[in-house]
Amino acid sequence: MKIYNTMTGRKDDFVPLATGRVGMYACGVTVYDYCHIGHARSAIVFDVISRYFRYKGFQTTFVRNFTDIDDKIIRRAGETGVTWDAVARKYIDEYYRDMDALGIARADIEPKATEHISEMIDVVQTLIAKGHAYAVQEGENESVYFAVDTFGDYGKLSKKDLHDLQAGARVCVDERKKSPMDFALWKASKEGEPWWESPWGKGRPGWHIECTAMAMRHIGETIDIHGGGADLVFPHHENEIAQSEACTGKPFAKYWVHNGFITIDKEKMSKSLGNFFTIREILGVYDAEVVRLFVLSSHYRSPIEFSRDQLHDAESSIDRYYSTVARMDDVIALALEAKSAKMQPAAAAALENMLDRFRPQFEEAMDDDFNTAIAVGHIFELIREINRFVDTKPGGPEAAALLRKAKESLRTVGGTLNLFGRTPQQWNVALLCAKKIPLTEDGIQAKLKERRTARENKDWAAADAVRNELDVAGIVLEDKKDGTTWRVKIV
RNA sequence: GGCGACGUACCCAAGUGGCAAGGGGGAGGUCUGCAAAACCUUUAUUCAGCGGUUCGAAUCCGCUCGUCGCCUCCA
Repeated sequence: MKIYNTMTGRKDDFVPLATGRVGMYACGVTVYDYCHIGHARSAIVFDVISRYFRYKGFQTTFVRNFTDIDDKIIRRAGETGVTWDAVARKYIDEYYRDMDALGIARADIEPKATEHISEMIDVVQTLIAKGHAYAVQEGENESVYFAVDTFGDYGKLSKKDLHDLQAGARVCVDERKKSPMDFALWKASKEGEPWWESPWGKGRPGWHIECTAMAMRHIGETIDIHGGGADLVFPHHENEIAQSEACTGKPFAKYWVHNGFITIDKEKMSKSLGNFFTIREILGVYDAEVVRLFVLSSHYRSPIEFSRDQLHDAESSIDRYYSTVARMDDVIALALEAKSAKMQPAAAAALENMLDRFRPQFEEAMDDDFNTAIAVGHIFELIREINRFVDTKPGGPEAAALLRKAKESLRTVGGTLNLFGRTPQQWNVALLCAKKIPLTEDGIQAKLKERRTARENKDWAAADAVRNELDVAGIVLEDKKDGTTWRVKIV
C-alpha cells in the first residue's frame, strides 16, 4: 500500500507503527459558521480512507477534532450577542446535521479543544522546561510563544526556509515575540475574553497546540497518519510538528496526507473570497450520494472544479448504477419461476472473469494512494459487463447465483467507498425529494395502474397520455415483460 | 520575491517509460405498440508548445506559454 506523504514529497510504502493497527488524526473544523463544500470534501476523503483501512483489516482509530475555542468564535459571539460557547455548540450541532445528511460516518473519537486544556498546559510547560518556549507578560497575564529557532527542523513539512519566511513575512511584527515566526502556544486573556486558569494566569490555548495535545492523548506520541486540507500544511501542521517533536523528541506523524481544494472558476473556494457553497445549499438540490461520487471521482490530491455540470454527471452515473441493479434484481426475482433456465456460456464466463478480477483491481487502485477515481472506473466496467450479461436474457438459478455474487462484490466495494448502498427504489424516491417532484411513490403507482388498463385495452392514446403526463413531471416509464417501472428523469 | 502543483477528447477524469481506463454528452444501429433502459459502432494517430534522452515518451530532462495554490485565518 502506498500513500503520498507530504513530508517526503512522494508515495511511500505504508508500514504502520504497530502491525495491524492504524491511528489517524484529521484536522476537523473550527465551529464558527456553517460548513461549505470544501469541508465536505475533506470529510468525505478521510471517511473513505478510514473505511479502506478497515476493509484491509487494520484495527483503525480515527480521530477528528473540533476547534471550539478560537479568535473567530469569539468574534462571532461578539457579533451575534451570544456567548462563545453557545456559538461553538450551535455550529457543532450544525456540523453534525450537515455531515450526517452527507452520509459521513462519525470518527471513532471526536475530541474538543476545550476538553483538553490540562493536556495542552502540560505540553506547554514541557516546552518551556526544555527551552523551546517562553512566556511574555501581557497585561496581568502571560502569553507563551514557541521559539521557532530552537527547532532545527522547522519548515521540513512545507519545505520552507526559515530565513525566506522571515524575509518575506507578511505577518505583522509583534514586539513581544523574539522572532516574527514564533507562534502562540498560550494566549493571555484580555478583558471580556474566555479564559482558563493556567501557570501563566488567565488565558486560552493557541490554535496549533490542541491538535498536539489531542493526538497524543487519543492515539500516542507518534501517530501513523495525520491529515487535513492542503491549506493546513503551513503554518498549522508545521507548527504542530515543531511543538510536538520538540516536546517528545519523537516524530509526530509518520505519514502526512493532505486533500486538494474545491475550486470555483478555478479559484480556491474559501470564506474570505466569498465564493463558497454551503453543504446544505447543495443538498437542497442534489442527493448526498451525488456529492460523494463527485468528490471521489477525482483523486483526493487534485483540485476539483465545482459546478452544476459536474454534479449532474455524477448524478447520471449513479442513476446508471442503480438502473443496472434493478435489471439484476429482475433476473434474480424471476429465477425461481423461470421455465427455461438458460445462460449463454460465453456471456457468463465473461462476467465471471471480470468478477474474479474486480476485487483485486479495486484494491490495486486504492493501494495506490487511495485512487478512488480508478476504483470508481472499475465499478463501471463491471456494471457494463453485467449489463452485457443481462442483455443475453439469462434465467434460472445459476444466472441468479452469478448476479447475486456480482451484487455482493459491488456491495462490499461500494460500502468501502460509501457509495451505492441503497436499493434502486430508495434512490428514485430520494431523487423525487432532491428534485422536488411533487409526486409520491403511491401516486405514481396509481398512474401506472391506470396506464396498464389502457395498455391491456390497446388504448395507446390513453397509455401515452399517462406517459406524457408523468414525463412532464420528470418521471420516465420503462415497459418490461412483467410490468412497468418508473424512474426519475435525469436532465 | 521564495516554495509547490497542474495543463490529456465537446465536458469531467484516470494513466507518470511499451497498443490513451471510466463517466457525461453527440452521431448511427439493435431492441420496443410508442418509448425508456441496455448493448453495439463511432467521437484523442494523440496528451499546452518547442527541444533533448531512449529501440520506444502523455509519462524522464530542459526551456517557453498558461492556470492555480501556499508563504496571513482557511478543509
